[in-house]
Amino acid sequence: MVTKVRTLSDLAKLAGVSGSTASRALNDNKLISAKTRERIQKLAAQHNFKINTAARNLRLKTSNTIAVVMVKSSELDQSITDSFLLNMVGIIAEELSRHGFDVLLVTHFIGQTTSLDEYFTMNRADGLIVFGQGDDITAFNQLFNHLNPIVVWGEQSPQNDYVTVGTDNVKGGYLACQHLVQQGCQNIVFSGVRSFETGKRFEGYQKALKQANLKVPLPLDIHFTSEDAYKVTLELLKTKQFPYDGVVAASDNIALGMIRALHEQGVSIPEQVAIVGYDDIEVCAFTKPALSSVHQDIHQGGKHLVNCLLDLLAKKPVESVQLDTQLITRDSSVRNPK
Amino acid sequence: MVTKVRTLSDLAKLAGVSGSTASRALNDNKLISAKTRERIQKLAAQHNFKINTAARNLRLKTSNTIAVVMVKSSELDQSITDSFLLNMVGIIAEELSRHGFDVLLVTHFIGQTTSLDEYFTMNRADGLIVFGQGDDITAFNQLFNHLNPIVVWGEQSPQNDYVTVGTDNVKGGYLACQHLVQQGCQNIVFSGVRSFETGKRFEGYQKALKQANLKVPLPLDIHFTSEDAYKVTLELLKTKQFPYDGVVAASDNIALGMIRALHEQGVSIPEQVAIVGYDDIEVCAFTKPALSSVHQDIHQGGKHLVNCLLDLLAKKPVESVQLDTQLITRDSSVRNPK
DNA sequence: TGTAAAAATGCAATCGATTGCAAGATAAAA
DNA sequence: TTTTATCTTGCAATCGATTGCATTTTTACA
Repeated sequence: MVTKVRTLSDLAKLAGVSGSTASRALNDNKLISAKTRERIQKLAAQHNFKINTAARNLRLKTSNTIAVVMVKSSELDQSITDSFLLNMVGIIAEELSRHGFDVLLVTHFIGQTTSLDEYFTMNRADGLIVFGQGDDITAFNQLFNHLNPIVVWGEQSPQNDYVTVGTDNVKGGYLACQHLVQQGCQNIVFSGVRSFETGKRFEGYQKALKQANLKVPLPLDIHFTSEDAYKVTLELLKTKQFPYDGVVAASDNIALGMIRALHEQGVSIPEQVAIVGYDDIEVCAFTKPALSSVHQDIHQGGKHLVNCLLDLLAKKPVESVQLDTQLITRDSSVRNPK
Repeated sequence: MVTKVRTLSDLAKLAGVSGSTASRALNDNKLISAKTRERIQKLAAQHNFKINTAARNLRLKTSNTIAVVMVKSSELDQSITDSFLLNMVGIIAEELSRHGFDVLLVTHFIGQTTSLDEYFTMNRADGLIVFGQGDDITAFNQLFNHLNPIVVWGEQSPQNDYVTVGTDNVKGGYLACQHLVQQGCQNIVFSGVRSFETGKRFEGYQKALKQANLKVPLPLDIHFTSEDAYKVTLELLKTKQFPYDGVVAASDNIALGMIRALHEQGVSIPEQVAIVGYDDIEVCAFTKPALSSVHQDIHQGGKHLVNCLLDLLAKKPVESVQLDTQLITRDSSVRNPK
């Protein structure tokens, strides 16, 4: 009702003190008498005063901001539309807000001129949470090693200095493939490009095949969209080059695209081809047939990403986290339900 | 290799000019001779100099940031995990980045103490893109009228001063319901809470029923998650209170949850109950049965949201946009495929 | 009451970039 | 060569908050 209190000196004037005192009072500095502190804080609340972030950040060389970065290795990389990642981003954003941080959403192309460390040098972010170790591991590694507070969603590796949070991809790939073997599949293909992370899934898949003395067919190069999976699969089917009776897909979206193509060509699932996806996105339970998938818990993942970053910011020692993973079997892969 | 050039005066010193000149040169100010301008710009590029955003924003009282706000009317409101919205957010974020804006991701609870206009008064954002007109229209309206550059995804209304981008929800609801009538449904229920936006869908649905001289049963109060839809539906089925042979769901997630419950209880779709969803999220084509849905184009929506906001920022006159909407029929609602 | 120690507050510089105004350099005209 | 007009450039204040140091006020003790 009275005058607008925009700046700290407005508030100070109103309280009849200097700017320094007002500043310290709001920051609960013990230099200021408890009485004054309380008085000023109350006044600030009454007048709905909010500190100016830009000024504060400039002075303190901080940002109070966490950048959530989606690294895209190419324009083709559809990570930003991947519902698994987006869901996790949503969870993280909410969690960070709760801790009082601003969340900056960034899409970054590998090879782009602006470098990510600019976020630190220019005090644009106090920390980074990164998605998409991407297809080009070396470029990525180079980007992050030795940098400030960074947590990466993905696969950990001794070559990396940065902290990672992720699931056990080798185990995931192994479980998926082993399950298909148990269902009697003889010719199981891995479907999806092998990035750093999905490469680990491929490893696990290979391990299971070798254990069963089955051959490892050449994997299918499919990008992370239903669309691409659909196209590639349809092409193979039409040219009679789809000899597989089992598929371990690198993501649920890939699995869904393939299922669609297989359906269209009259291939029955899981009888002729059994298929397992990866991520266990919410819709797996609703697809036709319901999609077996390797579960990655986004809530747990999001929480760990945030916690690790907060610990890094607090200079606490932080270890990379590898979450457990588990296979959820549904109709798309189970051939003989008891 | 040489010294790090962090600040403008570093750069100026290096170039042997004053800070003012360096600043003007980088901003391509004609006051500075073309020669000097070019020289300094080159120097800046060589040394990979980046302007300090906080300082610049402070001085210019700007932010170079767009806040993307997800308004939640309650803790129950799961908008942040809704794949339709998240997808659009992803698209918008990328588009805004392309235009050089930072994107701040904000979750805002209605009733929360901090007000959204703080983003403007504190120069934390130059503009807002808002999702979730929410269940409480009045609170929302109050929040935004007469405010600065804001674009809201949703339904436009004469009572609102802000610009909206959205689809024709009345038409969408109408199309969905009309289609079910044509399929021979006699007792069609609307499923989902009626917020401002979904209320319009409900309107369209009612219109179609009246046109067909069918009664309008009480709508089902279901929140926007598969989970809630599943629970509510299951409860109804178990207590024999599910007399409907058609469902117009307020979102695809609701539709999916209901389908799951119906399946579990042995109800055949679309024969016993035909169902239409809303949003046409990507997975509709892959569900069992494939889900008929009212399509909302997220790419188009995202693009319009961004364009409108940019126009507002440029002080151009901006009209609200109502995108066309269309029904995509799939197996969940089509009873007699020719 | 006087003095030393402790507590509370204010002054002024700082973070880094921008800009109105004044001053210096150059070119044009006389 | 001198004067005037036109370009270029620099000085210094500003945006709003924070903080080391100096100063004033209060309290404690003799």
